Parts: sequence; structure tokens; C-alpha cells
Amino acid sequence: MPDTSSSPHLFADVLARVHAACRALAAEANWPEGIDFGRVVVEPPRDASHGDMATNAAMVLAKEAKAKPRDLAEQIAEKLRADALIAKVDVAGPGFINLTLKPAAWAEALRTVLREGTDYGRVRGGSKVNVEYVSANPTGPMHVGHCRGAVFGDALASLLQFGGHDVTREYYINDAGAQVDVLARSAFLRYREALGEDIGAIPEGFYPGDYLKPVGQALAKEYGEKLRAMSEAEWLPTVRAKAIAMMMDEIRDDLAALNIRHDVFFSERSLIETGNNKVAETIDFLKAKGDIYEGRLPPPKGAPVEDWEDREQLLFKATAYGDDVDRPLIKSDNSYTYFASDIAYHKNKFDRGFAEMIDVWGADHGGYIKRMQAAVKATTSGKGELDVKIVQLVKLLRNGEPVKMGKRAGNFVTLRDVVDEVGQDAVRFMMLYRKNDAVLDFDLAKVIEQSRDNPVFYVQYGHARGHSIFRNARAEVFPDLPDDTDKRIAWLSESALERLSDPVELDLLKRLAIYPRMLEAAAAAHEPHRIAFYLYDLASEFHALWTKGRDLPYLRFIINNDAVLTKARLAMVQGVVSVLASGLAILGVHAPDEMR
RNA sequence: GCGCUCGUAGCUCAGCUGGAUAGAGCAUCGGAUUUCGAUUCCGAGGGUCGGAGGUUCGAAUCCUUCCGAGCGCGCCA
Repeated sequence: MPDTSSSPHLFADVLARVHAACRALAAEANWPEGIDFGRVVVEPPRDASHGDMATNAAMVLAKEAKAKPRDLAEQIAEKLRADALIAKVDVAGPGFINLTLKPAAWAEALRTVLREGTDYGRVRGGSKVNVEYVSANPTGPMHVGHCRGAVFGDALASLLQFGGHDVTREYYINDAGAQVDVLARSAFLRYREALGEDIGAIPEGFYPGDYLKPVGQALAKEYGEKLRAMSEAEWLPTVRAKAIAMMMDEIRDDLAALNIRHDVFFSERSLIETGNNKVAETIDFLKAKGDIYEGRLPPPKGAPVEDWEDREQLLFKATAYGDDVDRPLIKSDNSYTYFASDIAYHKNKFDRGFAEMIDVWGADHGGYIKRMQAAVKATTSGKGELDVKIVQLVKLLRNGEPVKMGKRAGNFVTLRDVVDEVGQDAVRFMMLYRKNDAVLDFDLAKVIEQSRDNPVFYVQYGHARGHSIFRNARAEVFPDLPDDTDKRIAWLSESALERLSDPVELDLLKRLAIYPRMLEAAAAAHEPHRIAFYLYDLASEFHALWTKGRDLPYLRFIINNDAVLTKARLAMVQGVVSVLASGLAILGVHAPDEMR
């Protein structure tokens, strides 16, 4: 259980009070033992006129308490009326209990924001989680297609970290299959080219991209003519290792352009090292459990396979764990299938202490989920849990028109091209401003527009506007308002927050109070996009309040002849600024002090 | 043929793991704005939540079944 006591927030607090009321009632009315309060929630009602919060306690508990929901609601409501934090309790509809809090509760919520600063909403003491993302093949630079999974995985990792988990960010390097041999042969061509040989057009079946030229040059510089004299079997391991190392450097650079850094780069090849063959070990392990057998598979349906050969082969009993068909582990050439090493890899994660694993994959790998989850179940005896997050395709547009593929680096737009054109912040925010499993349109022209159309700008501008207000306040009212964030917060925490009483101000405070609850839900669901939407809403509410000050001068943040009120409002602005900065930090997007 | 994902306003999408009268942004229409520093703000119209059944106090959400779209479908990673 995560320890939430270090970060009390209003919704958790009220939920605890509702629980207490129910428990008291349970004792009085002799409810059966062991009633589960887990389904009781406290949430903001859809319609604000119902109050500040609503709970479904009576409806959820009615059956077990053997009471009618309405009656039970009345009894719980009666208990809650005695609560010092709660101003009004109503029972409505089928048995909702609507709560209206005393205004002081919202001031207190703001005080919590200021006190906790960048830790507001943070939870401590959670479990170990492994998030594996990107894992692009080391056969070339990253292209736009990789971008979304990279950003998503990174933000999810940050979100879980903020939610108290001990997170490891991991990259699985597919450096063992046939593809990296093709890479090696392609690099060898470039090596011969670097030695002055005319290699002509790159033949079919090789990687044609210019990005392998530096590899060839590096090989020429390091080995001179030596490799050329060798047979392929002799030079291949050397060339392959060099090419993979250089590709991984390039990929790391690409990721750094998005401010993404992994903790662990795990090599697939390391799993099948002679003398320490984890794949063989894993297969033996599953054999001992009876999850592996020699058998035949029916030919695949759908698209016909020309060279289908019916043969006896080593199969993993995936169907015993929810998959549709058993899966082969060894190819006809006696090497392991990708799946076989992937089983060993995930078992290895579990053995390293990760009972919770998250993999981020592209949409084209959707068909692979069941078998991988089956494998995790089998290798961990059900103790390990794998959640696979699929990120859908990104459609790259410019002013609504699909972007033609460039030919600079092969036949794709590189991740670097996109980051260079629109910037890291726009890429990161927009990749997260959509549910991960929905197709995303990414318009290169729109994301750098400075308007409300562009949520990146809109949210960042909210943060900048807050700072603009501080600058003005310093010039007009409080020359000693500190510039340093921590000092400013300390300075503002002495404000008369009870002066914040206008309904629109209270709405803003309520929005701030929800932040920890939103984070909790987003972390539990593995859905970082909720943060992006929350931030947009918060910024929107803040901008609206700012504009209101034009028509209604008494709502301006800076009131020249009322320093006390001004200070309270600056405290509120600070609350907004803090939360915007916090949320943007989790998404990995900068929170600028001014827009340029 | 099978599996996975998705289907919500004219368009692009949210909808807090089952809650009350389904929400934003574009676009359309109507207003406000010589600004604490913008590129804003307020309001209106617009919906059979793909269709049909079911589960229960209650369904966009869960189940079944159709329809439609995308992805995938032995030894490719």
C-alpha cells in the first residue's frame, strides 16, 4: 500500500471521513462483518449545483447493509452533518450524498498546494515497476513512428514515479536476430566504399541509408584493410558489434533530443551468451512445469504462406494461459524464435524484482500481446503482471495535408526532423494530448501556432501569464515579492486566503484541489494523457478569470488599493503556476516564465 | 476465416475503470474587448454515444450479437 499520509489531499480526506461515518453506522446497526468499502468513492459531481463533492456510499453499501439506498443515505448524511469540514449535506436522486464544504476547506486546499510545492500530489513508498519503451531496432536512426511510444513511455514512467513507484526505464535492444546481420552486411558495404571501392547501387535486401556511411568510415579507420581479407563469418561479429554500437549512440542522441533517458539498455544477445544461456534456462524451466511440448501447428489462416512446412516443433503451451494458439520457440534452422528470447527477457525482468511490468508497443504488435502475457503468467506462476500499452499510428500533416516521406535518410521522416522543426515541447505535449490507443493527427504547422488552437502554447502561456502577473505585482504593489520560487511561495503563504471568496475564484481552487486525485487515477490507469487534458482545463479556467478582470475590475489579480486581497490572489496565482509546472514536468514539457 | 483495438456534435477528441440533465476545442451564428503583457473572453444552436438485445437502483462505460474502420494472423523482429 502506498503511503499517502505524506500528501494529504482534500478528496482523500473527505473519503476518509465518509468511511468513518459508514464504519460508525456499521457498528451501531450491526452490519455483517467484513463489508468492503472499496467501491465507495468521493468525486466532484458533474453538475456543480449539487455541491462540491458527491459520494455513492449509500448505493454501493445498501445491499450488504440490508437497507434501502435512500434510507441509508439519510443515516450516513446525518453522521456527516456533524463534520467540521462540511457545511451542507443533501441526499439526492437514487441515494447520492451531496456534500458542500465550508469555504475554509478550499483555502486550506490552496495552502496545501503552497506548502507542498513541487511535491503537491506526490505519493511515496510504491512498488517497483519496469517500463520498457522505444526498443527500436538498432538498424538506423529513429523515425516519427517511434516518437509517440517514446514520449508516452517516458511520461508514463514519470507519472508512476510521481505516484510513488520505484520506476526503471528500460530499452530492449534487438541485437540478436537476422536484421542485425543485414545491418552488418550493409555496413560492410560502406566499409568497402570508405576504402575507395565503387560499390555501385545498394543491392536489394540491404539497408540503403546514408547513415551507415560513418560506420563504414569508422571501420576503415579502425581496421584498415584487415576486414576485407576475412571471410564473412570472420568479419561479421566485429562489424555487427560496431554497427550496433554506433546505431545505439545515434538512437540515444535522438532520444536525448526529446529529453528521454533510459536507466537500462538490455541486450537481447546477452540472453543467449554461451555459458550463460538464459533462453535455454527458461525453456528448461517451462519444460519442468509442463508448459512446453513437441507438437505440430495447423497452417495459418488468412494470408497464405507459400513455404509452409508441417513439422514437429518445440511449442509453448500458450493456450493454457489464454492465447489462441501455441507458439513455436525454435526455428527450423535451430535458432530461437524472437518469442523465445522475449520470454527469457520478461522472466529476467521478474527475476530482477519487477512483478509489475509495462511494455509500450506500436499498433502493429497488437497481435503479440496475448502470447507475451501468457508467457509472463507461465514464467512467474501468476505472480508477475504485464500491462502492454499500444500506441497507435501518428499521421504526420502540414496544414492538413499528409507529409510526403523524405528520402534523406532512407524512406522516412526522422524523429530528428520533426523535433528540429517544431521543438521538443510541442512534440511531447501533442503526443500526449490523445489517448494512446487512438490514431493521432500531428500537424507540423498547427503545433507551432500561438493560439488557443494549440494546446501546447495555451498551457505554457498560462504558466507564463502567472509569472507576468508576479512581475507586475512587483512593479506596482509589492517591490519585495521574491523572484525565486521557493522564497515567493514562503512569502505568499502568509496570505489571507479567506479573502478568496468569489465563486470563480473558488472554482479555480477546486480545480487545484482535484489535481492529486487526477494524478492518482491517471497513474492507476497508466494514462498520462489525462494530465494533458487536466492542464488544458486548468489553463483555460485561469485565462478566463484573467479576462474577466477586464469587465469586472474587482476580479483583477492586482488591486492597487488592497494589498491584502492582492496578496491572497497572488497566492492563488502561485497555486495555478505550481500545478501547471508540476504537471508539465511530469509530461516532460518546459514551463516558461515568459513567451517569446 | 480468426484475434486485438476503435466507433460519442458537421470536424478533431475528452468522458475521472458503473453514477445524476453526455462535455471541450475547431467550425457556424450573436455579443464583449483603447488589456495586470499577447495570439483573448462570454453566449447560442448542434447528440438515437454505430444498431439491437441483456446484466442492475443506474450503462457511452460491463456481457452477447450484428454493422463499419484500422492493425495483426507459422520458424519477421
